[in-house]
Amino acid sequence: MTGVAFSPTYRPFSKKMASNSPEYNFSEIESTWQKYWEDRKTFATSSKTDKEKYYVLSMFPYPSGTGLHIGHPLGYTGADILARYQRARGKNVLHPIGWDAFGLPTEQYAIKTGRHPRQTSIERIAHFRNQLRSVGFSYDYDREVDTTDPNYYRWTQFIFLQLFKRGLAYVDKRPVWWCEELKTVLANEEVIDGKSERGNHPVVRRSLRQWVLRITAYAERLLEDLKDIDWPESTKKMQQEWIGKSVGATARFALDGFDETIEIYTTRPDTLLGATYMVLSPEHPLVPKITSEDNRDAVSKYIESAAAKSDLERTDLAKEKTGVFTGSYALHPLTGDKIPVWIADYVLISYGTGAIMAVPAHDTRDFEFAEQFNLPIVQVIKGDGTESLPYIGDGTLINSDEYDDLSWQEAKKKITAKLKEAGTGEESTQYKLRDWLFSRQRYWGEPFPVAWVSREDYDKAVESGDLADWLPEEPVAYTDESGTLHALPVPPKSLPLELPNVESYEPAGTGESPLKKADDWMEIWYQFETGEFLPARQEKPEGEKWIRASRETNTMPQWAGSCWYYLRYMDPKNSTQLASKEALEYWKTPDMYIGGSEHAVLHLLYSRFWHKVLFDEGLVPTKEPFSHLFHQGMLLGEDGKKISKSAGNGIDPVEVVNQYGADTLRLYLMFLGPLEARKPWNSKGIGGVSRFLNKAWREIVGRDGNLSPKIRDDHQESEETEILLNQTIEKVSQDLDKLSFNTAISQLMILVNHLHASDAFRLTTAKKFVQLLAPMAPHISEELWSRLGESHSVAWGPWPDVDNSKLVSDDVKIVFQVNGKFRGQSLIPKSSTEEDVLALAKKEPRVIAQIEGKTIRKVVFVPGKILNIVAN
RNA sequence: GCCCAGGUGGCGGAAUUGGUAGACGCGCCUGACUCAAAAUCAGGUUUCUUCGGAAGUGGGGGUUCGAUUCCCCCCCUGGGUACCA
Repeated sequence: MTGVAFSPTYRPFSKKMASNSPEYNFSEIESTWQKYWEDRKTFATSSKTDKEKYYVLSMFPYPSGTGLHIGHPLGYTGADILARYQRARGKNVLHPIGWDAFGLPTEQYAIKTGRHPRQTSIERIAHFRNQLRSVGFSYDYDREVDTTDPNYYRWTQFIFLQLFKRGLAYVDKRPVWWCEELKTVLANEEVIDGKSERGNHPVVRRSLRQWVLRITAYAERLLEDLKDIDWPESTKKMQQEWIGKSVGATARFALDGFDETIEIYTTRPDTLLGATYMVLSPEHPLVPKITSEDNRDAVSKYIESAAAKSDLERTDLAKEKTGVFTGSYALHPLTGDKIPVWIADYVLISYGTGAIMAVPAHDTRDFEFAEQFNLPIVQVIKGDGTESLPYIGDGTLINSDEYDDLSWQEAKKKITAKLKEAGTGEESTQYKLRDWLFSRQRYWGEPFPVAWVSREDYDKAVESGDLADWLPEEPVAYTDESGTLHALPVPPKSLPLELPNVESYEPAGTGESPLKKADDWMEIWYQFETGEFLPARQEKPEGEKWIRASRETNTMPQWAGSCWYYLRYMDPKNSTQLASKEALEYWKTPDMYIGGSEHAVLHLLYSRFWHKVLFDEGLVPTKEPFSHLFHQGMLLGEDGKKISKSAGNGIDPVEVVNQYGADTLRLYLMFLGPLEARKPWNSKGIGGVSRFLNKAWREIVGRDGNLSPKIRDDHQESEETEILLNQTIEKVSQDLDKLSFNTAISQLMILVNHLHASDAFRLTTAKKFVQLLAPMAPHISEELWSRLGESHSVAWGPWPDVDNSKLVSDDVKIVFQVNGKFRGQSLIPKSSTEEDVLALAKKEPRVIAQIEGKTIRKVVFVPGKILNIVAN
């Protein structure tokens, strides 16, 4: 303990802090201490220290127009408690906050009002910051990041260039939602039941030029490295399934009467002899070629109807299988049998090879299809004999010639080997993971740091050597009606490439972003060495390195800025690197990352991908960005339903702060239940924690505003108080370590209830209690701490130690049982033997009543816990 | 359908290397203070009960001296995912 100086009366805090009011006036106390933290930069962090680091990260918010949602302070309080706890334990804590401010709602607001979204963002951020401050989070506000700040997105663009040069970024036509009425591309969340969210207009799929990131190149590592990180199992599982690795075989079936072969992928090569027909997806390139004259009409009609359906509809119609015969036959690679080739939309072009061998006896979908169209079904795997078809389980082979009686695993190997020998197949691995569609036809996002140029100009730039470190092996090119263009990276030193001002934030009406209309930014004379540019309508500047270029109309998605923000916090003002080597080496990665499980797949997978690219580039020292992850659960409305505008069951955290105080809000959010659980808000329950804080206040502050007369230094602390205090220190410490805040608070309540019932207790006991309370209810704790005679912030600890000698009493409670049922208890010395306890038990009237007239068969004795007499 | 998490009083929840089920809080009940109310304080609160006890952690079975905890089957709720070959 540091507080040696002791005075039984209240002594003004040396830094002229709160009044000596006898009342717990939370609003005065909270604003006083928030100002104190701010003025003194209590929570500012530096990496220039020998102290052990602790980096706790909360998922940064999107500063929406509606302000703080009750879900924010839930997770943020958890993280803040951890930060304050570790700080008190002497760690050098980094606890930052920032703003994920690019995004659709701000853009839509800009369209509506004509205001620049940056302006809107800055205002909303200020509003959010004030609201967060009022809850008393111990952020280092000097480290704020804002994804829409050019000094930030400069480095987002820089990372994109890393991906670009490694061949991980390319351009392709990809389908998007298009609304003819609104003349705009819509995001998935703007499309509801096939209609636009705004105006309820019909939408269609339309292919547009898009940037795509080759995340699939990292599929295996993203899967493999999940083993090394401490995340909720369910989240790991979700990522695992999203990546969706499967190991099987590809096989090529010759086509009867054609030179081409159909390549298929199967996870069950052991069932190869059960393949009785084949199915191509309607989009498969071989379809037009192999469709016979007789079937052409039916096939083209089918393709048309399949194309008209969205993915959603296709899966909605899952119950009934549809398909048509192409009129062609394939030859079975092992038997040479002729088997019919069909097309059906239950086979997806985007997975595997877009074609399958159908084994109706052992695949549910193939079975349904075969039944529908009367195709042969041949069982080749035999289970225990009771199975019915389709049979998906394991077993031994039948109807498979030389492979009969083999186990399926054995057959898998042998048949794959046979295919390989014949040159008609081989072992193969597939992933469900697709490349990441990384562009939006929007204004409010990071511009792509590229210039689209002609082949000649591209070659010129290559030859100059100016961009030698930044070019992909294969140029990124795109061809349309107007010709072929090549993507030239802008020189990194010229970043940021800032968004131009535009007159209107309305989309261009062509499916392209509003940037399309910023002519002087879009169509330019471009200096490829320096990155300078001038409007193309001006005269071409002098110099070899000036070329004609167009900018990219697409911008990056909101994910881009949130993929790496945890790195920027380490060194947020660095103007020459995304973060200094020293900062990256010192802070490494967050020790704890807290956020909602809605990000279990996308954000966390994208971040891992970028981090690995940066690791490969030698820019970060670790393979994984988030070694420890925790999801706070969803807070439900008072009615037990999801909080929503339409249900009108929202809770305004600011209102709660005004009514009860920030400490009460924090404490109550944590006391509701386990942080990870989903649980309903209860406006009556908040009175309980409010009462607790008032009770704690009254135990320390007397009615006259001085220290409570119960706090006496000449008091001999009772053994009971000593034990309970030490148990509380131990319990609270352990609970904070495992983020079990609800039980930590209940333990503090038990201690306060005990102090309340005691006649007197020592000053050190009061101080230790305040220290334990401080991470959860920091404002009242600072106030009490100062009133207890301390002259520096309680935030700096030290955290109280457990005195193990005072953790347990010499007497322990032992429970008597008869046949496993409770029949009384007694306080006995720890050293008592089984004989002593049994003798004692036999004197217990309730025990006597139960064993009377029975024979004792056995006695089970667990020292310090129970004595169980088995009798009948 | 499949995968994951969960199911304990009127409510939120506590207790799992198997050892008194219901900590702590809400709500409710009784009492004190008050003209009264609020606040505060003292006490009670799983159900049934013949007041001895008995039953009880979604349901059924099992292992055990003893099961909320371990095993098997089933039901329900929430989340994820969806024709991935």
